[in-house]
Amino acid sequence: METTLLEPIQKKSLSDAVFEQLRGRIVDGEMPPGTKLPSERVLCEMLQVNRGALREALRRLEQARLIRCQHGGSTRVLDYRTSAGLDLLSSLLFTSTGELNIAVARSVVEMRSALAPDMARLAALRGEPATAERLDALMESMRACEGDLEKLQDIAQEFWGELAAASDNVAYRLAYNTLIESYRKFSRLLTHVMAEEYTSLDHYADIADAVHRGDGEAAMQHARALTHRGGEAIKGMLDTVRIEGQRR
Amino acid sequence: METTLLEPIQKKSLSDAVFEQLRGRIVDGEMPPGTKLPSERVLCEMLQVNRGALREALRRLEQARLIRCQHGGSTRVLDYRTSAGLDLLSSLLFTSTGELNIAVARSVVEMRSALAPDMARLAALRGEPATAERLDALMESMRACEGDLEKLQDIAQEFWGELAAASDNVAYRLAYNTLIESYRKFSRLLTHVMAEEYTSLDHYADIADAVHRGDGEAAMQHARALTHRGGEAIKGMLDTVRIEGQRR
DNA sequence: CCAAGCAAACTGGTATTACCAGTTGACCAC
DNA sequence: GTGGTCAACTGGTAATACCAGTTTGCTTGG
Repeated sequence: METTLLEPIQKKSLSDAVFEQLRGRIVDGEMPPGTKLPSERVLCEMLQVNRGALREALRRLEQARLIRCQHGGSTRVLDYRTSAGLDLLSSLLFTSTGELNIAVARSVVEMRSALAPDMARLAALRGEPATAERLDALMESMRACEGDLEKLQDIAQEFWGELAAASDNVAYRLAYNTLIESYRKFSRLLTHVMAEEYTSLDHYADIADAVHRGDGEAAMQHARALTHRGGEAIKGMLDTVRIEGQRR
Repeated sequence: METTLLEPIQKKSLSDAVFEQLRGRIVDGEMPPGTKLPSERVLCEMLQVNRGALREALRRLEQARLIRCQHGGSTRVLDYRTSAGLDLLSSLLFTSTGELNIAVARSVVEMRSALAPDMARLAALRGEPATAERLDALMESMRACEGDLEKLQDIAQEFWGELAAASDNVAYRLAYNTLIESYRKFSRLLTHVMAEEYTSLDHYADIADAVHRGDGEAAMQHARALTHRGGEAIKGMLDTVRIEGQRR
């Protein structure tokens, strides 16, 4: 058993802190869409930071389409549900109290289930021989894990990353990056829930084989079967939480 | 026929201009991953802007994960293919010369084809009665278009937006926002190419009907049939471009 | 010789101040 | 009502100084 490695401490700049605080207030609904933010000078006073740091944060909020600034006018909060992009996803995963938002986690898994089959299909159709080789190498690593679930998880993620890269579809690659960022935040919490998926080595092998043969349909079918498992597991968990919630 | 409406002139701030220029250099490959950016003081000099404006742009680039800044150290360019999120997609659609990048457009359409069926499925399973009502209203509007392709396009987008909202899946909603932002940029250029999709009113009606009945599988099947058409059209166009490219 | 240590000379981060440039709304002619 | 003007907001730009890490390379003690 490995010892817990020391983790580098995360140092956040002032603008990071301001950005995160404001983003939190917005997505938590404390500042509903249409709310006018106080003027920059006033915000500086309230947050006890200089205007430069505040403005850097505001620019980032604007880019994330959480707010809209208007020269001379006022800064307003937007409705992130209809304006923000997928990159916001990972910041919705945990509530302000630090608890995992299962509904968001379910969203991530569902989206993965929708994308993965087509990623596998395109990888089979467009992938180069080197792709299949790398998938084989990953398969070998997975077989060598011998039940080490966390290690399996990591390699499985690499496996999907390889498929995303081979799909020759920028949208899939970028979406993969965003999804994985979210996925990593909670996958460790659900390692045992999703275990059935990670240990289905045959399915991974089937996908790799289909990529070898350039058989898009087969790759898609096997990917669908694989992600379906994780999806069902999350679904079951959500139902459990829902029932517990009703009991209160 | 409507007259061309006056469009509000777009005014970009300094930091916008700096952000766009640097982003362009990075995604165009002029500054490959690992490149060290000049120091902030030097960049100010080169771009002829004050440091505050420059830093606002750098913060945005950092949030988009195109660069990484390190206090005391240097600022480096990252590989956007493996680090950026889906929000970058729309900025990849057009080359620096202003031409549409067909491969990126194809990616957008492919991803839509992968997501739409599941969005429709979940909307049917989780949507409320009001959802179906709104879809019906949109159907009526579409029937009233009488061959006005651009109008049909707009309503079709609303139709999908309604499904995304009803799917009760934040990831889908956010991804929809991002995809639509890209889609809008080129859909007008391809109105005639995708015409077959927009004019398939029966398929839209089938989806709306399936949502009424709460029949997820049917909604998925019809959505698949619908987006398949647009996908094939783009695919055909890409092949055309490819052949033309070979002729040179 | 070499490695530990130290001190400039970088780098990005924070702070302050002033002023420029749009927006808003009240008020006032016409 | 229409248009104009002005004062008081708002955000945008600018210049400057200094704080805080990192890198570099020379110095120094072994």
